[in-house]
Amino acid sequence: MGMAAKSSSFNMERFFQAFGDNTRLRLLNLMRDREICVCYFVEILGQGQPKISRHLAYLRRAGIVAARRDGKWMHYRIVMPSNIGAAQVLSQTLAWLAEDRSMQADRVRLSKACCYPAKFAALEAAPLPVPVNCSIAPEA
Amino acid sequence: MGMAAKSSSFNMERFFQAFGDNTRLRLLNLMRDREICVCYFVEILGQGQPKISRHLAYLRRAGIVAARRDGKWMHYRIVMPSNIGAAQVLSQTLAWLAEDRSMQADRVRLSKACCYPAKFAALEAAPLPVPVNCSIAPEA
DNA sequence: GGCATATAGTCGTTTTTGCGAATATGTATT
DNA sequence: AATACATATTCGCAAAAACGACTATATGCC
Repeated sequence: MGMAAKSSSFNMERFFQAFGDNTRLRLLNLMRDREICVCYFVEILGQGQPKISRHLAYLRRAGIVAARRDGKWMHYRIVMPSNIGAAQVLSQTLAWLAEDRSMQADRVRLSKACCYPAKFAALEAAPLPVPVNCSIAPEA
Repeated sequence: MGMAAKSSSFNMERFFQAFGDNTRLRLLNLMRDREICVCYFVEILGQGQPKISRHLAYLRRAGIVAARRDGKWMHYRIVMPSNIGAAQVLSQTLAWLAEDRSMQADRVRLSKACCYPAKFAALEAAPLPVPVNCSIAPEA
C-alpha cells in the first residue's frame, strides 16, 4: 500500500549544483555524521564567516542540511532528502568524500579541534559537535 | 595484486558541476545504454547544434563520455570513470534519471526517432543509436 | 537598556557559465 | 578541387555565482 515516489518535480539540476563547489563539499564532509556549529566550520576551513554562512544557507535551500538554534549558536546537520534518488546520490557522495585525502585532512583537524577546543580561541566557549544519524527530511 | 584506487587528485567539484545543467542531464539520460550520434541529440532535445556540441565537449572533458568518429558522424557514449566513487555516483545518477518523468519523455521521443528516422528530415541518413555497455575509462 | 557574541543577509564587484550567431574543421562525394 | 554535410570552436554578450566588506539580527549577560 506504499505511495509511489514523486520523482518528477524534483530539481535535479539544482541538487547537483549544490555539490559543485568545493567549500560546500567540505562542509558536507564535516557534517557527515555530526551536527556542527558554524564557528567550527569557520575555524576548520579557515574561511570568513559570511562565506561559510552563505554556503550553509545554499545547502539549506537545496534541502540538504537543516539548522537548529541553540542560544547564540546555530548547529547544522545533513538531512536525507525525501526524494529517493537524491537520497541515494547524497549517501553515495558522503561515502565518496570519506575516501578523499583532503577531506580526511579536514576531519583530522576537526577531531583535534574537538579534543582541545581551548587551543582555538574562537572555539573556547562553543558547543562541541555531536554525533547524529542523518534524519529524514520533512515533507517537501 | 589489485591496485588501490587513486581517490585523491580527482576533481569532485568539476565532476558534480557536469551534472548541474539540465541539458547535460538530458544528454546523459539519452546515452544511458546507447551510443548516439550528435544529430539525434539535436533532434530529440530540439536545441541548436553548437549548444549540443558544447555540452558534449564539457562532458568529454569531465571524463564522463567518450566520442568515436564514424565518417561525418560523431558518436557519443558514457564511460565509467576509473575513480570508484565517481563511477558509483554516475551509475546512481543514471538510475535516478531513468525514474524522472521528463527524462522518460525524452527516451520515448528517441525510440520513435529510431523507429522512423525518415520522419525526421535531419535523421534520414544518420546512423542509428546502438546499444552499449558503459565502458571503463582508460587510465586518466 | 546597553554591550558583546554568534550568525545571517545585503551590496557592489569580479568571475564564471551558458548562449546564439558566426566561423572553422573534417569527411565524403562528384 | 569544389561542394555538401556533420560537427566543433570562437566570439561577444547576458545571466548567474561567488566573494569580501559591510551591515543587520538574534541571543545572552551585566
